[in-house]
Amino acid sequence: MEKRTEIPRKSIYRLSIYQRCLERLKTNDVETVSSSALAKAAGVKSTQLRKDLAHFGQFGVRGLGYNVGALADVIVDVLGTSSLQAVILVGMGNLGAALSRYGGFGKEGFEISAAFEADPQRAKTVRAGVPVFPAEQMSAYVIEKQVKMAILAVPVEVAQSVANELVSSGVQAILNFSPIHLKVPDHVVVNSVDLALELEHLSYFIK
Amino acid sequence: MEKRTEIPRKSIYRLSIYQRCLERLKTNDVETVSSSALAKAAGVKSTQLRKDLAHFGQFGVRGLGYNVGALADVIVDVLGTSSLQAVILVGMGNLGAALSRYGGFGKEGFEISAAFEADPQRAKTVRAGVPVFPAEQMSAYVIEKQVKMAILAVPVEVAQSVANELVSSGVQAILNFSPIHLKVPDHVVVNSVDLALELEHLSYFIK
DNA sequence: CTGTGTGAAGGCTTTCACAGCC
DNA sequence: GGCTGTGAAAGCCTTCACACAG
Repeated sequence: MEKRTEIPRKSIYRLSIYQRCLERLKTNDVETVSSSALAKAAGVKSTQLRKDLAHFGQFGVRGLGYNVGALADVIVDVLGTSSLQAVILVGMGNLGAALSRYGGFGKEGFEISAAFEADPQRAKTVRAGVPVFPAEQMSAYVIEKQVKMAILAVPVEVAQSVANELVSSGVQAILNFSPIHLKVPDHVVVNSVDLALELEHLSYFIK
Repeated sequence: MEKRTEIPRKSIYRLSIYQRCLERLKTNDVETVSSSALAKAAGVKSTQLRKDLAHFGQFGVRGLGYNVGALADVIVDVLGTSSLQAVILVGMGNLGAALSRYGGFGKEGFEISAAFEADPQRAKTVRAGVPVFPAEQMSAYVIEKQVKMAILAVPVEVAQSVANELVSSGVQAILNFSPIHLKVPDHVVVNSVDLALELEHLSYFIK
């Protein structure tokens, strides 16, 4: 599957959203959907949805709409989410522990294969089916299992150094929950989720 | 404080990031910072930082840079985060429980004053200093305390209906953790954090 | 007549280049 | 010399308008 056709990052984001909506339609046994209906469910304009899809082909039937199953398959293929991706979780504090139990990942085709924790008290247990190992073993595990994705839920003070360790072990994508801008090489992608920041952002809009 | 000067949403986001970085500089007793240094810490270009600040005035000294404390004060004022905002948390499942314990909010000036939960088993307790009430009392609480912000961490099936209830009780901003596009009136702002979506997005970039 | 696909237009952000001030 | 502030240019993304297909 070729993904070098430079689809804009924002479109990629929306593709995931469309996929989510299509999945819901599928379980409701809906076979066909128009761009406007799907767009409304996803919270975007119909023209935008069509433009997004246009980046990698034509799938609709004029006058009718899109076949739900077929479109979902194409999007899955483009996103590369067809194969189950192994992900490790680093940091088993509040957030980390909650994420290990969070069912939403598995539903979307991700499996947290292992977790790592620096505090020896919290390591060496199994939480919600996820084995927790001491932090020292992280690098070896990543190399051995060729892990490509990591969820980083460690305290902000150590976030950068842990990220460095992950990157040098071969991790290519990091979902970062620390309130800091991680510096990584160009070939590594970081996605930051800063919970406090989101709240702060909202408060601006309150009258 | 006037916030009608239409600062773009993206700038607002970055302002929060700058503020975070300034706070760190302050604790390190740094008094002055250049736009390029601050920009690097925040992960943006220096020109962008200056453009962002230009939306609401001039604060730098040419040839020198910005006074850390003064700039932080101005940003806090613009963002409206100077006063402690009361926030309620709805849903005490995995994620909700973790959020109630998450210290990052308090540090940034938000206080979760109460949590609400539909399952009577989980309600009627106190978790990490946050009182948990049954879901039926939510609306009354919001109205009485004039709560303006809510964190929504309920199952996706009920997210929209709970959001409706919050909105009709007077909530103006919602931080939504359900993987769904919430439909709300124009005067309400929603910020969605979709954890599985972020992971999915990352997987696209893995070679 | 309904609904897709798409060139062109429009709008928004970012970046550049440089003037102005310390 | 160093660094801010900003008009102008460039780039990117969204929206419009409409041709085209079933």
